[in-house]
Amino acid sequence: MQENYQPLIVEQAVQEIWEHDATFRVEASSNQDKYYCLSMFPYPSGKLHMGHVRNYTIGDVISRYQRMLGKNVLQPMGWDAFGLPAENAAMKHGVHPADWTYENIDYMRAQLKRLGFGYDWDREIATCDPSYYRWEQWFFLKLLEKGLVYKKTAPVNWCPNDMTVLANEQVIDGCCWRCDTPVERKEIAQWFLKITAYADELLGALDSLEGWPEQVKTMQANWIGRSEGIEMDFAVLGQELNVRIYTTRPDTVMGVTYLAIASEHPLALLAAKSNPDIAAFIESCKLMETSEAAMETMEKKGINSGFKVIHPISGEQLPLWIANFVLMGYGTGAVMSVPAHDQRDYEFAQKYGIGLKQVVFAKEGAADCSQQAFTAKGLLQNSGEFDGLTSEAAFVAIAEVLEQAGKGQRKINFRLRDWGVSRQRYWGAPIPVIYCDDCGTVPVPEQDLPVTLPRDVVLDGSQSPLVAHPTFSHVNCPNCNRPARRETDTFDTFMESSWYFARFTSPKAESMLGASANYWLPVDQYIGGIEHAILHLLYARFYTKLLRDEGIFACEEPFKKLLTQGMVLKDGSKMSKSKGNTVDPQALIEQYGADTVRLFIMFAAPPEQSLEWSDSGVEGAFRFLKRLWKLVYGHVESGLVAQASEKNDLSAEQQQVRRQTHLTLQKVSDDLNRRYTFNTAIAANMELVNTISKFADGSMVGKAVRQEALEAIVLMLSPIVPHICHQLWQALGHSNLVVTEPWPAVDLAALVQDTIDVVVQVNGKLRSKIKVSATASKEETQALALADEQILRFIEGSTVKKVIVVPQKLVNIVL
RNA sequence: GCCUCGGUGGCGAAAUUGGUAGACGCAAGGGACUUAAAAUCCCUCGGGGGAAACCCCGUGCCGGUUCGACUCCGGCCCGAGGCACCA
Repeated sequence: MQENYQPLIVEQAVQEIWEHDATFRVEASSNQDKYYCLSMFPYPSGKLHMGHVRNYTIGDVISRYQRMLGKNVLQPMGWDAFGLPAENAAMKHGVHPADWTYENIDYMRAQLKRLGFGYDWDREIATCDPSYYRWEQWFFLKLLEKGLVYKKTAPVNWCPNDMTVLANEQVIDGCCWRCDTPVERKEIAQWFLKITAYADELLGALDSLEGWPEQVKTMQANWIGRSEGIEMDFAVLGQELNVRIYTTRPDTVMGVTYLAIASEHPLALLAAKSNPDIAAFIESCKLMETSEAAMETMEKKGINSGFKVIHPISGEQLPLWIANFVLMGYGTGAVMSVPAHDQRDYEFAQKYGIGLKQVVFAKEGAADCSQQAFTAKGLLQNSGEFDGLTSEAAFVAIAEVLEQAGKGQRKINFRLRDWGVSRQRYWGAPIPVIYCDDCGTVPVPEQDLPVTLPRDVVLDGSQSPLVAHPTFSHVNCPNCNRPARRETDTFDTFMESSWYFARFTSPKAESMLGASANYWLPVDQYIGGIEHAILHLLYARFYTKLLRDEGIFACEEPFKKLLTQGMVLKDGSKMSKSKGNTVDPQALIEQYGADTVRLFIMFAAPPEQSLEWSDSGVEGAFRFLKRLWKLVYGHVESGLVAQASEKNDLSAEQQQVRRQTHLTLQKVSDDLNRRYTFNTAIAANMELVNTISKFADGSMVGKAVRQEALEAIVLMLSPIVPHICHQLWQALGHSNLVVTEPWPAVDLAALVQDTIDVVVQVNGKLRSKIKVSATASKEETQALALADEQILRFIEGSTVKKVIVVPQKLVNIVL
């Protein structure tokens, strides 16, 4: 054994053994419990950042720990390889997106190997590979056949100067990021997946996800947003038209003072024909971002359309306004407005001098509407036949009146919208349909799949490269063989990440999934950033239901347990290139080795919390590994001994050390198994290392006790710092690889104590500590506490009103 | 604007079911070793008072429940993540 810890030499040697032995290659095996541990695969953006290192270290620690528990562990890795940055790099540096992507993959793969993650590299997939996305295209056509896919118009951000569609990220303060031209909203035809058909199931099944954080389930539930309300029609005066609206507050319907419609609503367009002011207003509404955040925070504007609508119950005539905050694509493109009971309506009405009518009043106390809307439920007044009803009773009564009159009906709505999967971009999976003037939309025949991306494209930031390509879109109709046009849009990259977890079970199958999918799935532990809490995780759940219903596998939910890891911060904010506060993992690995980086990142914070980067903290992690190395070195140099076989006749100190060894084992097992608090698991090992450093007993029994402790430490730390532990395990006299060792067992006999420290409080404040026998009764403990010298000083001259005794733990004396 | 989460020493954090606030580590200060430096080792380390024993205060802010609150409840302030075309 070397006297000094030389991480680079150690790590290279160990990684060569893993590579040579194919230590992490796995196959389905019916006689062993499986454990599928998956970390979210990276977008190959160039090189690994600290967020990746954190994510993959957590996954690797869990995988290695489960392996020690005897599981058949699958831990795969791959590449979410389609995306916008590849096209940006192509425009900026003149490299082809494919070349850029594959070069990044090669570099990042080498980094992952250098960090010592135990992946089965035989299962590696890149989503930009036609052998991957052909099954996505195939599955899309199955959904088309089933009617779960359809086409409709939807808004995109349009730069009129570059003649191109912009992602939300490419819109800065309402302008194009490249040319600063104000962005317009443009409606174009796009493909949608009917996720709303599964809204009920996606919501209900959240309850079955016991291994998911409550926070994520709540976010998903709110995102799906089930609501009960009423859909109703307002007739338009003088027109053969109705305006349909949906409301969750039908109890306020008698307080409606106007209706608001989207600027693209047919009635708005009709009004614009005869009124140039309205036409100008509609035109101005196009200068708007599509994001909900932008919409909710922008200034609310409107214009009176001039049309009147008729209230379905009162018959009253109400004005119809056109408003910029109502969107055609969401719901019916029209809303009823109740300024007295909705804050946004209140503010809009104030601004444009529209009146309000209060119809709901508080059951007790004031319900004033003069300063702001009264949004709570209550009792109805000014509501004719509904006066005196509670909001809840009025809901039912008003629904019945509307249903009987044929003017409305109860309806359950979801906030969730169908998933738009069309992108007007190059670097994505082509959507496999063909448009024929005679036959309409025709699916690409199965034998023609995959529709591959052509390589020879021009990326200059103006229009879609696939549209500009000389031959890609020109095909003959598979039906009638006449000239037709191929779809030039590609899929949203969330399509690829929605099923990759399943493809890892059979990455080379000549079908979408192979037979082993049902052995490995569901994923037992999924780990990734909290930023994916809604979209990616919801789409993956949706895809799982689709695959199940298509009979492709028998799996209800993709991820049994979910761990949402926090972000890596530097100086209190997220590490990012734009902020210039990134730390390159590569430099640290070269300086300290992979184990130090892994140790620091697991020690600095619990996995779900954000992690503050600290260079000196890394130094501290390195110091600890050096100390541990030296401790084992010193022990080994003094001559190897076997673990203590004789556990009786230990000195008090020897007993103490053994007790701490097994207490640590007990705590660390719980931390890794149940709590996932790797930071406290490491801290407990540090404490044990500190104890052993001070334990100077050179007797044979003393050395045996030390051997036991050191072996426990090496085994406990081996999932976290596997390279150094491999080496130390050999040094401690073992010929087996540490990676094949089982997790050590706790010796409960070592934990037994004769006396226990009990805390004594007076009025809830700590005043003394007493030692009591481990078998002491409540009464004996109380008597000892009341007789304690320290305590007597505090209770002298007062009456003890009450004594609370928590056996083996605490006594509280109340004066 | 809406949904969700978080706030504890100089810093990262710990306190697991309501029961000793600050384990473990970093930084800082002091000391040992050394010609010197680095490395290593030892000591101190929330604030205030006290010679000391020890006492008082202290977990974003205000209030409540309890024998006892970082932990539970109500209200507020600040920060972070998401908001459907970044991934």
